[in-house]
Parts: sequence; structure tokens; C-alpha cells
Amino acid sequence: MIVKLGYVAMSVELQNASPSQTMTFAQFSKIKDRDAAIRKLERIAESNIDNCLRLLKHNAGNQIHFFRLSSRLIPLANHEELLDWDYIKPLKESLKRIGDYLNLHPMRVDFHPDHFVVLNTTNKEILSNALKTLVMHKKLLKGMGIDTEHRCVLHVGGGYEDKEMALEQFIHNWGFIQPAIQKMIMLENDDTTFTVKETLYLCEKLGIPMVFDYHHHLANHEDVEWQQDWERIVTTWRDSPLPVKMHISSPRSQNEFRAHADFVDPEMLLTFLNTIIGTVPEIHCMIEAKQKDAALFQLIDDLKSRGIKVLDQSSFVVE
DNA sequence: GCCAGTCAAGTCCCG
DNA sequence: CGGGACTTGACTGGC
Repeated sequence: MIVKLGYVAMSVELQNASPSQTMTFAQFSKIKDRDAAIRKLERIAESNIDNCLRLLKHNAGNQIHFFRLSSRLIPLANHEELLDWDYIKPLKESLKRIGDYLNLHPMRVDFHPDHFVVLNTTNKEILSNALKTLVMHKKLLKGMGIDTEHRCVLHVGGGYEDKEMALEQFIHNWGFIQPAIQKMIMLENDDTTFTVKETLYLCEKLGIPMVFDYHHHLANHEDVEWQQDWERIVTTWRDSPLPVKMHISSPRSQNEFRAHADFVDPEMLLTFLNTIIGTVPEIHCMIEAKQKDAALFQLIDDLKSRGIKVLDQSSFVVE
């Protein structure tokens, strides 16, 4: 089984390359000349996308083939006071450069929109804002020339004091979401509310690939045994053009169990991988560690020293 | 040039 | 029911 590691949004090794520079609405409002303020937003967005390209080059140079793009590339893109702003138009060229680069250096990229994107709300305004944010992600993907299928990982949403009802609300709302948005989505079990089984219920019912988060599962489950659910998780990827992916991170400490540690415990990853050997030919593991790409490199070094067959700086084989 | 505080969003928790 | 915590990285303001 081939394992490919990825990391999240920014590098601790590449300096001054943040793809998430921002401007708050308070700052925006202080600028008297609205056009000038919008130009400033556009410069920030352009700089974010340029930094994104630098990160992709850094990845390709380090043999990393899996990467989560920042969801904060365009500050205030969906702010209600900026509905007249065509934020994509000035970014066409820089987005295309990303696409061109990815054509030469194939890499799996996706997004994880902020947890404020909630699809199971009963509040129309919240749902409409969530969908607006997803439309922005779609426009970014299109601008980059990337097939939009299964590129946005989301959580199920709020529990609203009745998880069963909250799950049914998700199904209800799903029916109102355009197919083009639906097909971008993957769902992940979260660390406080919706467990693997509950997330699977939606994924199976609605045909959504499920991203298994091992750390979240340890923090939030009915049954700590996950092995019997693994085949179901794999099956949710049956119709996807992309290999199964999962999230891996380690608890910062027993007291701060849900917080992400700086690095990933190799034992934890190997425990997971050894359990699923033979179920898929290839799996992509997204490392969610504070030390970002440095955590990925350290993990690979550790695996190498254990005699695991390492293919390059981010891939290896378990058998 | 560092540290503390602020900013966004929606949910959840506490009083 | 209202205010604060939670989370994340970036940024601002005070010294």
C-alpha cells in the first residue's frame, strides 16, 4: 500500500510566504476611499496567491504531492458590504499561474473551509453565507483549472441539542444545494459533536466521501473501535476520481487532548496504517501538525530509520 | 522587536 | 438570553 503525506496551507521552512494575509473589515472601513480600499484587498489577495505558488514550488522541490490550500486567500471575499466586488477578475492571471504550475507538477490540492461554513443550520442567512463561501472556493478552483470534485472538506455542523435532528436538517438542506457545490464536498468526523458513525450515516445516504480523522475519533466516539467502520468509509470513495484520504494529528497532551501537537507520533500513524493494509492500494494522509511541513519531514525521517520503504520525501510503502 | 490584545466566523457553555 | 470561550493566523498598538 502506497502512503502519501501532505500538510496544511503554510510552511514553517519557507519564510514570508503566508497565503493567508488579511485585512479586517474594521481596517477596510477606516479607509475613506472605498476604491482604494478594494485595491488594497486585491493586492493582499494577489500576494496570497503568489505565496501559494511559492508554496507549491517548495512542495514540488521537496517531493510533496499533497497539499491543503489556504481558505483565506481572498480577505473579505464574502463580506456583505462587498457584494459588488468581483474579487476573481483581478486574480485571473495569478490563479492561472497556479493551474499551469500544477499541470507541470501534479499535486493533490484541496481546501478545508473554516468551521463557520455550516450546512445543517436552520438559519437561512447562515446557510446562505456558507454557500457563498463554497461558491468562492469553486471560483478559485475553476480559476486554477482544477477539477472541482471532492476538493472541500467540511464538518457536519452544529449539534443544536439534538444530533439526530441536526443530521436530518443536513439532509434537508442538502437538497437545496446545487449539484456543482455538492460534488466539491467531503465530510469529516469532528472532535466534539459528530462521530464517525454519524458522519458515515450522511456520507452513505448522500453519496459524500468521508475523510476519517483519527485524532478526532479518539477524542469523540461512541465506540473507540473504528476498524469495523473502515470498509464503509472506503466505500464512500467508490465513485471518486481521487484516492481515499484521512487526517492525522497527535494530541498536544493528555490535558489538551484535542489540540494539535507540534509533530505527529509515528506510532499512531503506523497503528492506523497497519490496520488498513490491503483495503486500499493507496492512501493520502494529511498531517495536521503545528510544525506543518517540518512535521512531515520529521515523520518521513523517523519512518526511514525504522526501515520502512520510503519512495521519496513524502511517500512510502507499508506491506 | 517583542508581547498582549484584537479580529473574523458560528456554536457552545455558563450564569 | 446575553456575554464570553473556543480556534486559527495575521496584524495592530504599546512600550
